[in-house]
Amino acid sequence: MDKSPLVLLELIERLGNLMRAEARRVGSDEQLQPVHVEALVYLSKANRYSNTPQALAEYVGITKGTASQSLLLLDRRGLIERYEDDLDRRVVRLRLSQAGEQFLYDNQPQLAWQHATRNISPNRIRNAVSALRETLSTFQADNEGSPFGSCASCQHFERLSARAYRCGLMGDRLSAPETRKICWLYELKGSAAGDDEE
Amino acid sequence: MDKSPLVLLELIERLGNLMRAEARRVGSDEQLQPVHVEALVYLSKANRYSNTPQALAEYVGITKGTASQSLLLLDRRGLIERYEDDLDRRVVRLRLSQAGEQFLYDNQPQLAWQHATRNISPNRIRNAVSALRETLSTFQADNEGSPFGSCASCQHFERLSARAYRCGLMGDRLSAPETRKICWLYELKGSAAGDDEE
DNA sequence: AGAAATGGTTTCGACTCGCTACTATACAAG
DNA sequence: CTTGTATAGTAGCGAGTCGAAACCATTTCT
Repeated sequence: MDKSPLVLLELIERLGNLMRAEARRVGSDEQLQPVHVEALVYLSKANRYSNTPQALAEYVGITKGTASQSLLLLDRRGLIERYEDDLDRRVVRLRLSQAGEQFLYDNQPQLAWQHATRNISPNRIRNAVSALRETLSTFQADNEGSPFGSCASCQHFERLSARAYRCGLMGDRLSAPETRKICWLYELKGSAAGDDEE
Repeated sequence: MDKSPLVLLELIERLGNLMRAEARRVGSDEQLQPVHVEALVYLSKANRYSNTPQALAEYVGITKGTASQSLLLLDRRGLIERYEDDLDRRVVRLRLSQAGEQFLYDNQPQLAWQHATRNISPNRIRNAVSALRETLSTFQADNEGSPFGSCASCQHFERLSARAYRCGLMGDRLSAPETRKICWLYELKGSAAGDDEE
């Protein structure tokens, strides 16, 4: 019997712990909790559909109530800005403020980690990435977890021309950089559409 | 330029978040926080040198003050037992109680995850494991993080005979199963011993 | 228009977590 | 044997997390 899967999980857990500890360290100057740092990082990577409290909450795995609190704090600290959605006046949209961008730029939470992979060949990294990606998507399929992916492998993604893209679900044109951001509405290509209209 | 390292980190972070969320879910029946579950899991895997509040705190990345609190709670709930060390009466040793063992057995925090790797070939998993292991050890080397490994690759490990082992640092005989547990005193084979005696 | 759903905020209570004492034991030097 | 000094752990404080439930405001369904 092979114990590798267990070892893999242990490693991921351990690395995750250390990343969390790193986030704690990075945030301690500014009196920020790990979750706050994660939230800032998320906002820097979220596309236009996904910059809401709700999406953030799902991504980092907290309830919307807690998310609301954390966002309040980040707002007080001037690291994020909130603005109303034009179409739906219930939804609040979020973006990093100048200070928020600066904070991420100064601290580069991911730099130390990127550095830690320097001895590993690009090829091995790509292999690891694909294995982890598959693990993630299997787990999500099992648990109906919210997907959170980017356009590349999304069912709703449409390529209009050489460099014109479109989200079939929302109907918007998308810029090339935007297609690489994190999206909440992501649906893995190939999964059944199910019930649309009656 | 290759973005794979960043993607790898993102995946690890995401998986780590989900594991944490899973720990939260598992613990919610018993009113346990994720950290509590992690602590129980750690104790189930720690060897005889590593079942102390101190080691636990370092492993999960909290301070000893916080660890003390959490252990108090786990003790009140009857999930762990504390006992004195014979040699050094300052140190408190920890072990899972019957109820604690049962809790882990009932909930199997890792089962869902093990399941999530079912579609990945053992070979790819092993490759991913080795890449992550290397990332971890590079990161630890950079940051002087506490090591936490098992005997297999530890500097102090000695093989007396076919199935008799010994820890050179502590001088104890070790059983075969014990050599696979997590140890706090772990030192990667090959790193300089430095200053021992004068 | 009324009912149900949805996105966010608020409040509450138990707990985390870093920090700063503080206690008790161990160990080293005089 | 006493007097440090280091080490393992605990206790208390204050800000914040977090889930749960109640609550608004707005949208959507009928």
